[in-house]
Amino acid sequence: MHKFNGKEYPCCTSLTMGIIGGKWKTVILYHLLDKKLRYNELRKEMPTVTERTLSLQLKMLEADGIIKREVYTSKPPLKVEYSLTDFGKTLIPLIQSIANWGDFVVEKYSKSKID
Amino acid sequence: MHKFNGKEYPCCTSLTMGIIGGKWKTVILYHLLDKKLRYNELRKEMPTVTERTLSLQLKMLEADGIIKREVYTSKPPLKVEYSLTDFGKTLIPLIQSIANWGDFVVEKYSKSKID
DNA sequence: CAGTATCCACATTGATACTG
DNA sequence: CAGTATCAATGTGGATACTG
Repeated sequence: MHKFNGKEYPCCTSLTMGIIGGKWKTVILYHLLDKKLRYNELRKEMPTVTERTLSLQLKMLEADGIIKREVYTSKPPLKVEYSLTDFGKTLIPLIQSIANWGDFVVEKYSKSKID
Repeated sequence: MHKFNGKEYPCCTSLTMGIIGGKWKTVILYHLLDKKLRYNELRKEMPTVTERTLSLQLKMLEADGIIKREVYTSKPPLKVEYSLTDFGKTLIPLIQSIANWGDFVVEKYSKSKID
């Protein structure tokens, strides 16, 4: 049984999935792999996520120390940028592997199926 | 937008997570990496999962073609073994990377924290 | 042994409107 | 611009008892 940020996981794989699992977290991280992005830039990259959900997911990733939130202005309109922390950067190869396997499946299926 | 087994995913990472995401699927796959296991053997490896949930997760993995279910007896007591399909085996490096990153975090934290 | 059936609790995500 | 508030729907997982 492993512990991280107050949560307990029965397996080393559950720990990883507890941090990057869920419907949106890997998508966010995928877009932050090599660049900082603002909140609305992320929204444009992920047209089907709602504001509320994106906001919640960003907070969870921030709470786990995977991404950092930098604020550049004190009054509206605000400028906020999200990027990987050093700890978050240790996930880069994993996120890429996840993306690659997804691509591999898409490839495989686009070849074997018409639809 | 990618499609797999009737589900749509907005990103290649979501596709992967759609297949191996959730609380238990990676744990199941982790235990099936290098061997076949029976239903009750899996339960012993995962003491905190309920019968119903394990059963549902196994069905989903089977439906996605990741694992196969082999039945060896026709009458109770049944003997059923679960193992990776050839398609499922393409996930082996990914599952190992997920486990490794989890281990890395456990290591990191056991060194920096007392509890 | 290997599950299913039933019922339920909680977590996650969404839609929409609104704010500093 | 970068969110939050509110309400609701859906999904995911759990407890327990039962079955072929």
